[in-house]
Amino acid sequence: MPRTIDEAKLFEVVINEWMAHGYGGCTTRDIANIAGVNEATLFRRYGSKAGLFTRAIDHQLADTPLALVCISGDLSTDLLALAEAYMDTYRLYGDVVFRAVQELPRYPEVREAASHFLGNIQKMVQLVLYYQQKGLLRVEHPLLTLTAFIGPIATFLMFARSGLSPEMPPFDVGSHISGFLHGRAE
Amino acid sequence: MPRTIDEAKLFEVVINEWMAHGYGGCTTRDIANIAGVNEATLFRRYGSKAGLFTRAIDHQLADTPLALVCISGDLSTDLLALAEAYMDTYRLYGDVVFRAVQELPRYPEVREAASHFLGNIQKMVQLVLYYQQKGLLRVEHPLLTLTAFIGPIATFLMFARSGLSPEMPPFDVGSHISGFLHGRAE
DNA sequence: GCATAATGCAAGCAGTCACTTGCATTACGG
DNA sequence: CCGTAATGCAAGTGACTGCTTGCATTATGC
Repeated sequence: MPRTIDEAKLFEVVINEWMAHGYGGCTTRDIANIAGVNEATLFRRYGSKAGLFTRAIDHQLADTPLALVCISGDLSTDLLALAEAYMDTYRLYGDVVFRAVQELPRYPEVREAASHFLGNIQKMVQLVLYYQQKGLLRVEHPLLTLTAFIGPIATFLMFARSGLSPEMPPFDVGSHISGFLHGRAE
Repeated sequence: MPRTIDEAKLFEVVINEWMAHGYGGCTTRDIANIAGVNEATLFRRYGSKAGLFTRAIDHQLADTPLALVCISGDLSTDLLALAEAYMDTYRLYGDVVFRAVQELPRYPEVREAASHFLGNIQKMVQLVLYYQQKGLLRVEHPLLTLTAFIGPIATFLMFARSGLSPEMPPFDVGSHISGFLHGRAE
């Protein structure tokens, strides 16, 4: 019975259970058991399930690889970094972005933490705007450009994970970027 | 007390509640109340919640707009039809495809019906293969091409619905298709 | 018109959920 | 070494869940 619980492990378990079962589908009992913490302790420390999630999301996803994206000046370099950051985040936590976007309207209790985490999207929008102004990207609503770039990655990874299609190739980032920039017509 | 219940309305309610709260999050009580059917009737007719969902998904999503996609011979025409079919399905039911893909591994009980519905994806794969063989699309794993085309649409619509970004423009299908075919580089 | 079968209704059952409480136990700070 | 505060433990609460049951009611097929 340690004086302080292993919060790092706890938060990791929270995110994992969230990804595996969704907010409504995962239980504080399971989280407590897996993390090796007593369930009562969770409520004494964080007040509620929502409170626990707020802290976990904030602490665990604040410095996700997506947060490291910056503008180098070279479009291809930055697109590559952005794509790999998204894939790294996916490898670490699964489709956190989609889960958050999907469950945000339904659970206003975690809205604050999730929207803080999703503030990373603003950085990506800045990236798009920069290269639009530089004349290297088609000028349109930056979220159209951003979803055009992230959407295929997220969709493919989710599809691959669902197990619907038996054998799917690994996601080819280079091919995706060239398709994004120059199209898929032959 | 009608002799037979309004099954069309019932199935519609099932899909709506599914989209709104997820499989684990929606209750048979709510479904029964909203559909104006007694809850006991649901279990007498369909045996279980999973049985109800199986029938509802099968009946309601079998002839979704996505099922109507066919190969005309003209790439632009077919891409336009595919995109609008996806958007129509989204307008009707929300992100059924993503929900299904996401919840399939978690609820094996509804796997059968959902995978039947998702069989529509096979038709889209055929479409991609056809135009690859015709030399009009880059040759790669068809699911890479398909997610590259559907991913941005789905992602943008989900993003718009989440309410994260205050004002988002309507999705421009034509712009998306030209971006998909010829890229977004200027 | 009458038997039949599907439905409505109300109550309830067992399990699970988030959350609480009282008390013993532990580890750290002074 | 001792007080304090965080933790573990066990039990429990009320609400909700999927699902069942017994009985009255209704509409349809013959």
